[in-house]
Amino acid sequence: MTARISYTLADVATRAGVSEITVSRVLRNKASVAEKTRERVLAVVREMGYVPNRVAGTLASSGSNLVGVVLPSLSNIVFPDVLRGIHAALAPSGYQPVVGVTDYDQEIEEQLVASLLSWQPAAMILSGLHHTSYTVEMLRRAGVRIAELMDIDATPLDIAVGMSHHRAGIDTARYLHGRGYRRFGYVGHDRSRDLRAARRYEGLRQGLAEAGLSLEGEIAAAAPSSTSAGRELLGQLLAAHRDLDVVVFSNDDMAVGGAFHCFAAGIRLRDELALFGFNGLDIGQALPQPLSTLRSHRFLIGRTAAEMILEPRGADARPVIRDTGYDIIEGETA
Amino acid sequence: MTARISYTLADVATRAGVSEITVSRVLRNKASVAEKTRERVLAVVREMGYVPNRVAGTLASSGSNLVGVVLPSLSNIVFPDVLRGIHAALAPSGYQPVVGVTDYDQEIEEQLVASLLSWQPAAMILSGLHHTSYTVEMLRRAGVRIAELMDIDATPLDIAVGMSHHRAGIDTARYLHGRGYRRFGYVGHDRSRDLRAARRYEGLRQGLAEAGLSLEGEIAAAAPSSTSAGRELLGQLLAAHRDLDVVVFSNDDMAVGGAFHCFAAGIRLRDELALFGFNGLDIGQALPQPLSTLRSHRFLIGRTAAEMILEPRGADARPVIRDTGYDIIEGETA
DNA sequence: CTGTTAGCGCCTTCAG
DNA sequence: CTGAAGGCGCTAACAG
Repeated sequence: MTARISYTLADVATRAGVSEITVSRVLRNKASVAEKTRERVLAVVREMGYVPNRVAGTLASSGSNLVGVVLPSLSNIVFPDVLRGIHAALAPSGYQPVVGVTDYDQEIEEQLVASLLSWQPAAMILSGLHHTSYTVEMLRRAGVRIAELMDIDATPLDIAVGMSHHRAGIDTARYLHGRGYRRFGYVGHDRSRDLRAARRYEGLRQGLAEAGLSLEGEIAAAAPSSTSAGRELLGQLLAAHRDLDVVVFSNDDMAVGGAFHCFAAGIRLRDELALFGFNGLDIGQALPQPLSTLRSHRFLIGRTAAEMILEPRGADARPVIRDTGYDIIEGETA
Repeated sequence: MTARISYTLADVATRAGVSEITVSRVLRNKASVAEKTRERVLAVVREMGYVPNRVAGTLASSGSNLVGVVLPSLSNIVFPDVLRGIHAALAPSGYQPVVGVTDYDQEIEEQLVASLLSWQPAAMILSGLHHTSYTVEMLRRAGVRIAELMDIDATPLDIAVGMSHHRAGIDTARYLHGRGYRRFGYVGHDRSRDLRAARRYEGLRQGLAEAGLSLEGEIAAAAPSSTSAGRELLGQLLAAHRDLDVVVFSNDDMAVGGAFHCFAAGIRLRDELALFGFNGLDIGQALPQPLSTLRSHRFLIGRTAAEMILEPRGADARPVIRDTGYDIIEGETA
């Protein structure tokens, strides 16, 4: 490996017998350049393997093609799905995501936002609508488009793309009540960090209350959601509450674990115990009995957000909310 | 939202009554600055909400804190796991991953590498050991550390971190042969794109051949791996080959789908049909009967690679191979 | 301990 | 259609 030898515009210009700015124009398809000149320059560029230095370009033109992306986690497939959507929409326009992961910690988010903003990104994409006040301050100052994903239950700084988790909780209660279930249990994960799971939980309780019902048993791990946690917790919950007829899980990972518990314990899904999840993951739908759940549109959320931030902001500074909704998947477990 | 008002070092310097370079030194904990000066400067920085412009910093110092990361896919949990490992090792040192996704296409990889290199990254992380010649050319020229992940079956440009997929295939054959299985089936996914799956497949066949055996039945989808594909394909395979006693899957996603097929068809795992996967995903281990499989160390691969690229390259330009190995998980399905 | 000088590589502006 | 001059915001190198 040789030492870093990178050519500059000047090198290319010299070899092509033109000025730097002409090379620059050719590479950016700017202004008018004679066809002959353009061809000569391009030939030299290819021959030298010249790669423009975007750092310099960004400094000179004060505009980068980077988009800061701050996600809470990469541990289950949900946020990678969102990131795929973001990438799908950004790639064709030549934008690059710069990713940070907060582990659901707002202090880490604050540092990441500072760090990402220091790269003068063209836009920022975050998760959720709650941030430290300094984070909000920095984002406001940055003067770029900002998308806040997943959640639309509060007012965004600029753009919110996602669904109402509160309503999802209510609709879950209504749906299951409508199917005749009356004795509800709940299996959850760490709600203090996953605020959207908390909101669904509240919605669920509200929906049950409207029907004159309440949770007869509930259990939650302090840990993040996982299939194994769902499996164990359902076992514990059923040990304490034998008469439940349906259990709602904080998400599909947990619910699939619950289904595994039932397989192992010989509990017939739906006939003996109904299960309901959240997210609509492939794994739940591939179960012998497809999981009854609520499908969030994660890829769509990412793609829509990325499309929206690339559009210039209008003069009127009104926040925009884009509801990507959700679908109830009937499945065969509830 | 106000227009982009970003303060510069000069603004801070003026307000603090010092020169730019002093502010710069304070912010970078460089050289010696009087404690009093330092405090005053920091107070002003916080008060103004000043965020340094790293684009300018990078241009001036010709060294960024960005690390280019090129991954083939984000569709299953494998590469997000790798990315988590990368992030875990980079974050404490203040490095930021810039992510690109190739969808297993070397042409796209080439474009991404060019685009990422234009940001003068401190290092590059790619997947696999096969790239277009122009990609290799650009990487060589860049003069930064380069890690190639997942695979160690060929010589890397600089650093390879991963495992031998060929040996994994052989060991799978030996292990299952040792357990007494003789009638092998295989369920795979698109091998033309996923070269590592192809290498495991070849290893499996070689291992079987050494034992005087061969695959009695096999089936592969042209699609990427998924639980649903595994479920369907196993059904098809068994319809054509009723006498198999073990089926090896291209990975755990597929194998879990296979397990689901068995649940639904009333086939007793291991007693009637053994299943074997690859990756050691949580989902497989949470099955009522934990999946027998081979654990790859994805998080470790990412973390190790990120640690290694942060170390300066020695004078001797010898490629380094770090074998993160794999473990056989006995499980209860084979 | 602090400041001055000169760029980093490119793009904007203004002339030809 | 092409070029020259100047500066983006920061930091290395060298004074004091």
